Order: sequence, then C-alpha cells, then structure tokens
Amino acid sequence: MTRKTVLIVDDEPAIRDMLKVALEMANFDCIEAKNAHEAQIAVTDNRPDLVLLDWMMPDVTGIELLRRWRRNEDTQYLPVIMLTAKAEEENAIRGLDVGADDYISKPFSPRELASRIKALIRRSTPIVSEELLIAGELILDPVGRLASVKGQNVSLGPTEYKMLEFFMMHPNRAYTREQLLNNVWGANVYIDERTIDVHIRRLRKALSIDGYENIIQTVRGFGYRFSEEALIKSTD
Amino acid sequence: MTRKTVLIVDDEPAIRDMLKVALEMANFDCIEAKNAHEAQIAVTDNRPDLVLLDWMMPDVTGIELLRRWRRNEDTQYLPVIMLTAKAEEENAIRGLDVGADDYISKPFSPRELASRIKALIRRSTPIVSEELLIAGELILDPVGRLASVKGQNVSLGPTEYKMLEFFMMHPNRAYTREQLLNNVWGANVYIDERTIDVHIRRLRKALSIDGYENIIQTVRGFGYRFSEEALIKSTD
DNA sequence: GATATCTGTCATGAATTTGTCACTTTGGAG
DNA sequence: CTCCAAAGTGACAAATTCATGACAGATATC
Repeated sequence: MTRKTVLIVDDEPAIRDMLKVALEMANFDCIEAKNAHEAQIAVTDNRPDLVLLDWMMPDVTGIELLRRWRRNEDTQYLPVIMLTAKAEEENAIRGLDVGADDYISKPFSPRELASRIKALIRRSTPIVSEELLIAGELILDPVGRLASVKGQNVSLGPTEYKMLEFFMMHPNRAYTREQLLNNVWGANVYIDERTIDVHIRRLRKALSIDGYENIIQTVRGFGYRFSEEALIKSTD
Repeated sequence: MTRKTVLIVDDEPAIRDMLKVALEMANFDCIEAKNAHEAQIAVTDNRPDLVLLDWMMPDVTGIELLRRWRRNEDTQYLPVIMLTAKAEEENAIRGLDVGADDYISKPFSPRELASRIKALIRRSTPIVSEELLIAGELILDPVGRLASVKGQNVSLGPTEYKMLEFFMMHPNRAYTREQLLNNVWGANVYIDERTIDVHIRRLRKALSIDGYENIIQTVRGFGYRFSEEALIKSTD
C-alpha cells in the first residue's frame, strides 16, 4: 500500500513536532511548512495527499491560502483539515465556508486526529483515482493497474507506471526533473536526476506504438511534458 | 464471452445513430432511449452493462437520472459514462461529483469511445448469473461451494476457495497483498504477505487446466489481478 | 485417535526492475 | 559552422520481487 503524505502547515515548531510524531506513528509521511510560502512550495512540489492547515499564521492566514488552492485546478480537491485554536473559532470559520474538508480544534488527541485523517483520505482518494485516464487511444486504468495503447496492453515497471499515471493526471504541463522526482518517487529521495532520463526513455519505449512515444516531449533545459497535442499532430 | 449491452441515452437521433454504429462495430449490443423516462424503463427491463448518458436532456437532466440510480440498490454500481457537449462542461460536471464513472466530451472519435467503454466494462462487473460466478469456462458456485473449469471440478482448500470467490467478484482489478489479506482473511490478521504468494500458487495450480492458471496475473511491485482478459487472449 | 488435508513459513533460485555510467547524438548560441 | 551543454541510448550489476518445493504444526475427517 502506498504511504500517504501529509503536509503540516503551522508556524509553531512545537505543534508541528507534536503532529509529526502522531502522524508518523499512524504511518504517514510528513512534510512541514512554517508559513504560507513554504506551504505553497510544498504543495506544488510534493503533492501531499492531505494538508493540515493552521488557520492563524503570521503572514497570510490559512484561509487565504486555502482559497487560493481552491481556485487552482490542480489543488481544487486537495483534502484540507483546518486547525483552529479553540472550538469557538471553529464555528466562526465554518461560517465563512472557505472549503476546508474538516476542522479540528486544539488541543487535539493524536488518536482522533489520525482517525479523522484516515477517514478523509479514504473518502477523497478513490474518487479521483477510479476514473480512467485517457489520452487519445492511450488508456490507463488505475483500478486494474493497466495501461494500453490502441487496445494493446503495454507492460510497465512500477516506476514507469507511476510516472505515466502522474503525467496523465497532469497533462500538457512541463515538469522539472526535481518535480518529477518528488511526485513519482516521493519526498526525500536522493537520486540522480539523470536517472529520470532513463525512465523517460523506458516509458517512451513501452509506449512506442504508432507514434505514442511522442506523447512525452522533452522541454530542453527544463524537463518533460506529457502533451496530448502531440497526438493530434501525428494522428490527424 | 457474453456480448455486452450498452444503453444510449440522448435526445438527438443523430448522436444516437453515430454511437450505435460505433458500438456495434465494436461488438456491443445497443439499446436506445431518447429521454429520461425511456432510459429508466430500459435500465430496469434490459439491465444494460453500461449506460452512455447525455447530460443535457429536455426533461430531466442526466445528472438527476444518475443520482436516482445511485440511490437505488439495484443500479448503484451500474457503469455510467457521461456525455458532455464541451470539454469545459466536463470539468464543471466533475466538480459536481455525481458519481459517473467516466466522462466523454463531444465530439468523440468512435475508436476512442469504444476503447474507453471496453476498459470500463472490463473492470466493472463480475458476471453473476443467479448464484454463479462465471469467467469463461471457469465457474464458481457459491451455493454448492464448488469451482469448475471446463466442467471439470477443481478441488480447493477453504482459503483458496475464498480467494477465488473474492477475485471473481472483483475481476480485472489489481489488489495489493494487504488488500487481499483484508478481504480474504479478514481484518487484523498478522500474516506474512509472502504467504499470499503461496496461496496464489496453490490456486493457480488448481486452476491449471487449459491455461486457466493465467487468469490470475501478478502485478509486479503491487499485487495480483484476476483478469478475464487473459482468457480472451488465449481463447480468441 | 489415526489419517488426511490444509496453512503458514521458510529457503532457494529465477526473473524483473532500478539506478548509474560511459558513450553518442542533438539543439542551438555564438 | 563550431562547439558545448543537454538529452538519448545501451549495457550492467545490485537490489528487489516472485515462483516454487519442502516442511512442520494445526485442523478436520472418519
């Protein structure tokens, strides 16, 4: 089972540590951010499965951050749990309806936290990943864990599969090698960036039916992009 | 292999015809409905394996119809693909999260449509006839607690039997060893995951008549999958 | 209670996957 | 056109992951 990554956004180190300990005991990977800026970077680079967001922060309030995420297509459905100082605050924030998926007031018990997180992740992940990912006649079925081109199954190693899945969930966007590392391999891996070239090579090779290898384009000096447009050109 | 029936729900005859031609070429049986009323009748009477549902219809919107189906136990898991007029609409509808299994925007290419449908059908429904689970000539009778391949009974231990039953109820889906443990052994068992490999081995051995052992595929780095497709390949 | 069957674990060997490296090719700035 | 950095490619060894047969304890059957 894939381990889920949780991003903790809070300016108090004590709180962060507390949460981190609780979450790691519950078998989650943790990333931390102490302000809105770091949080934004962590979200785009590491794509956590869930965010614990303190609502009171020195620079931007958590609410503003959350609003921004909700407007962005990529982070629109990112599960977010708001951390509030007191229960009264919770009600006030609920009233604002900023789009958080759940609220927890400090002080919180680690057990409750873990179970709410689990419930939220369980609820949110399958909805996204049960759908077929499609680009022309390239189809990836996340449920069956199968990819096919023109009805013909392609055999992919676990890494190639994950990479293709990531690309197909975010088509037409260029990613740097570092971003790919974060998203496909996960946070905190130290792997040579050239290695990605090799995996790209392997993925292209596997997809090379009727020109489908061109669907992964190289963006010179930057990284790679999964481009549906590439299909239209060669097919049409 | 049983032929699958697809219900086309759209008020425009031109679209219906187009879809019908494409689907019949792809070897599906088609039923048509031009409004929500007809669609409801067709679903209850003919029990299609999949529904293509136009989201914009004169009387009730497709969404309302879908919501109704999802609330009904009988049609709860009926695979539904939503047809939308434009790509932009698609995103809007996704946001509503009405429970469609997939979305396709017009105009769609017949080939793409067919492959999406196949992929969706493939992974969705186990073939259940009364009390029998069927996959080609592999038949499992839960009532008699018997399994047979090509009419020949196969002898399975209790665990192998339960595993096969689970697989046949969820064909074409990849499961991790952990998921298999939870579903076949039950929650909170602490059994080495490698043990599953051994049971898979035993199950395969028992099914090894005329290539039927290949119906259980290993998904490297992930787990296993009971794949009806494996049959089609060797049989067809 | 004896016998047969089933289960979980382990050791071993085979197969696949993965990260790196060395070398070639390519794109484009100057 | 020349040259350099970036990307493509094939090969390889280490690491991971599976398949398989054997075995002893548990369970069921008669």
